[in-house]
Amino acid sequence: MDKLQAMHLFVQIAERGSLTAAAEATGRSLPSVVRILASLEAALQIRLFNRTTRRIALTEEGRTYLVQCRKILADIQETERALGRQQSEPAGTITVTAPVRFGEMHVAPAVAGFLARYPKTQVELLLLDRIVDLLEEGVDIAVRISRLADSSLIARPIGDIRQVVCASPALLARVGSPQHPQELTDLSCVRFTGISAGLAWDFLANDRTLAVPIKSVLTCNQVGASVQACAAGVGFGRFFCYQVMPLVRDGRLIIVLDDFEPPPIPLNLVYPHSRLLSSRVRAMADWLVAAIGVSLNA
Amino acid sequence: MDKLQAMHLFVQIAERGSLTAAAEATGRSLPSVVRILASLEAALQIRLFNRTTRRIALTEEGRTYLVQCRKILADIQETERALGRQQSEPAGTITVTAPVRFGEMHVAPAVAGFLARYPKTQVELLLLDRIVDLLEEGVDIAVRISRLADSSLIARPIGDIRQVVCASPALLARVGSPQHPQELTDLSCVRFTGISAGLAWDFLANDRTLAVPIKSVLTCNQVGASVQACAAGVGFGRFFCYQVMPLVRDGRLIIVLDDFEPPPIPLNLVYPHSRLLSSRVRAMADWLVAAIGVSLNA
DNA sequence: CACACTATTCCATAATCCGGAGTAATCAAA
DNA sequence: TTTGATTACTCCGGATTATGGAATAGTGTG
Repeated sequence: MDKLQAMHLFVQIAERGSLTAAAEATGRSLPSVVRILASLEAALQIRLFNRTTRRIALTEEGRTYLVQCRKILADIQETERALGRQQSEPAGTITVTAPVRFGEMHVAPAVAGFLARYPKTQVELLLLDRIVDLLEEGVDIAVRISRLADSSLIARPIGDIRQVVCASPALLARVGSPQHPQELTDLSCVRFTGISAGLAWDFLANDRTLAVPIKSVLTCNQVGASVQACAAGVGFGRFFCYQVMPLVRDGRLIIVLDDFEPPPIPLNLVYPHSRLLSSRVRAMADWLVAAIGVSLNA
Repeated sequence: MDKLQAMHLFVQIAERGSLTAAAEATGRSLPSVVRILASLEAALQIRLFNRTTRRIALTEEGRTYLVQCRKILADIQETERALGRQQSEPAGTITVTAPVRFGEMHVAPAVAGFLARYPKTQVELLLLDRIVDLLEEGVDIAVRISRLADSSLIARPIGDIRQVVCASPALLARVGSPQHPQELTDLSCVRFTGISAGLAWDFLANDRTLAVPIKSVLTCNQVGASVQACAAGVGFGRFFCYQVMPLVRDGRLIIVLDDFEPPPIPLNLVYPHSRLLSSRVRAMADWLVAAIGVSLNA
């Protein structure tokens, strides 16, 4: 028996004074009303109404139960209304994670705009260059730069990140601008371990993948330091394009071998589920898609 | 969907941290748990847990809903517990109705004993010589002296009431003691309209019903006045035996024609239903059966 | 890499619900 | 008193829904 349904029906019967009226009011058949009331009484082991075939009258227990039922039903309705309200306008804390540098450049500004738009929200921005466990650390949305393995998580593509090889103008003047990836084998390189741990860089030549072993003169796990070394002329470096774009615009770094670039790496928004997402997470996801899309193309 | 059941299950899942554990704890199958949780989330349009195939974590909405669920479930439990407590020891008001004279003699003393036994009860004793509508006037138990028509009400026989014809010793000395009902036709009679409205009294002669028309010298609707008139020698009277017993014991009235008495009229306890009777009504009914049984035979 | 564990989906079966039709009782009006 | 209307209740066949074992898929752990 659905007790809540029964309680609601009981209140209706009490208010309208007859089973028939309650049946009409709740849009169910009279036999159904009779059965539900009977089963409620059986469950409570209490007679709620004294009734003849023509009239009903609340018992004393029925009166006290009626009061309680009204209260409980109102509580439930209020609870669900609050949940709905919570849904209608984004509010509460949203935790977002992203790679450090990318987060600084694209996510943080987007989040700032979001906070201005939705004043009832707070954001916790976790900039980490490691994969976080969304569930364990209570993260709502992650920005991931990678081809994702199949997972129960939902990934929403929001852009592509080019991997570019670049070097300082001084270095290029000294060793010349390479025309083919193979030439890198003999040139000094800066290896940033954040992108690929391997000792080779992959390229695309004639639609085929080409892995070129590189001579690393500097290996570094910090992107900032790696880029700086590259700009200082230590060697060629490979980075995500956003990591070097400011220096490229300044002319302090020059992109080479762009005809051989491997397919760009997809940029994804990752969150636990697609259906029944809370409104604040959905709003944030939508906002990030729009804002990052714009700032990537800027 | 049974929402209460779902809420209870949701609390269990949250407390035990896994669907499997909740399934065990509530004694239901895992698929059932999955379905119920899913339908609850669908109904609320809220995701309560973020979950992978191996772990679950409450969402922010889930946490607030959990608090509310605990409260609501506790409220319901408390309500039903209170109802049960109300059941375990009789308490509250019981309304009893009975005929005036019979009530004075037998019901009131029984009720007094009941009140002493169950101190948490109050009794409203309605002594009326008319049929009351149990439902309309909110009466729990009625004592009825009559053969009852079929009805939805429950009747519990608790004794029989003799109908006796009696007269004062003085009158009997004057006109002689009748040996057969037919003799009454020519004798003066007092007619109390409370028992039978008709102009004849019925008797039993040779196992056959015999209706004897009477000559009424006094017709009265009050039993007390009628009995007094009878004792004063106005004429023969017919009453329920309890109405005249005290005077008979005093010798102020003498029963005649007792060999021709009609079958006694059943004395019944009447209440709305037999099943799911509230404990105080049941207790009162049981008490009245015992107490009136004793005082009738005293 | 294999195993164990967890959530989820599938599906045939079982249980339940449903409402129309019929019954019984009561009240009001003729 | 009788008739008719109204109301609560019960029965029953058909339709819907719930159920749990088995299979599936994803995820940590040793």
